[in-house]
Amino acid sequence: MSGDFVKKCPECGGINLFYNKEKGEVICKDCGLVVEEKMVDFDQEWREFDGDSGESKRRTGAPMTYTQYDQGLGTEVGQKADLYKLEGKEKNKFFRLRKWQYRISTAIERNLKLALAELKRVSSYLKLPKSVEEEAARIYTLAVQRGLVRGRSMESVVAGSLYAACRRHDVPRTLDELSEASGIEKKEVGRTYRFVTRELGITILPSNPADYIARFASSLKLSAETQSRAIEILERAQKSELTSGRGPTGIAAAALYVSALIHGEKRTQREVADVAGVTEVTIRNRYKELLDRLKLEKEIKKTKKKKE
DNA sequence: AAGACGAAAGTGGTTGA
DNA sequence: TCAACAACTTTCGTCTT
Repeated sequence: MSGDFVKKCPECGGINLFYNKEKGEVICKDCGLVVEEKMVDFDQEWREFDGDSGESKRRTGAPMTYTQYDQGLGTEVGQKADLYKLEGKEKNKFFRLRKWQYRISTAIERNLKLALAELKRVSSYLKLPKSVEEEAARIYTLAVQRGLVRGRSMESVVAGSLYAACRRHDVPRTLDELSEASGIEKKEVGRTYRFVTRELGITILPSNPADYIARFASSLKLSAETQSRAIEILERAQKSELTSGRGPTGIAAAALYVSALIHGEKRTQREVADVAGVTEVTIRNRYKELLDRLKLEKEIKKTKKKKE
């Protein structure tokens, strides 16, 4: 492995980094820069393809957070020295707390076992790469340890973690797909996704519409030329600032729709809308914007004439 | 008859006071 | 915490092919 356990501050290059567990931040003591949560996530990406021993590595892989969990409880229950000072009721209280600690930790173990099984199921249903599954498992583990599952169903947090992992690895799956695979309502998946990423301080880059093109194109059985034309259209659209603030799937769908028209491989708005998980209306809106700004009318007319 | 178009009203989330 | 707001959806009537 790449053995870079010594993290450097990207600002000043110093190695005096301080990890604030509560906040999940990394702070550089030299220049005061908050290097933020990315540092924690980096080692996940190095550990991508370690195939067989996934389970065991997962356990040993996150010492910092496991210790955090122990610390939290440890201070609540008290040190051994305190035990001698206690009597009667107090002693009982102490043992009751100990019992609780035991129960909680086994509860977490059990929860994790179940959840990771569910996560594996959904992940294989969606044919996600191993690296994404690993990341999702880590995210979920963190979520459990921070008690973020309370008040939410285990399944929805699993779905949210998977969605987040997909986004971070540029392997976008739509909320609809996650929803279908996990049996959790789309709203709920989105909600827990946002909640979990915010609480864990995971930064998510807005997903790139181009990442969706390949998948959409193949389920619509469109040619490779159509596909690359769609990507080209997307690039131009981005330069014309047609993409900011809009849903990436809608833009990808519209670009694909136009591209199909140009190449004489027409698909109905309905068909495109279905695979992209948006409505025809959205495609129409994006489509119109594309035509207005990028003057693609000519190209469409060209192929129309060719047919005659 | 199917597809494309667009208006109008509703939903869920973000933002800024 | 609440209201304004933007993006997107649903629904539905009309036009086009």
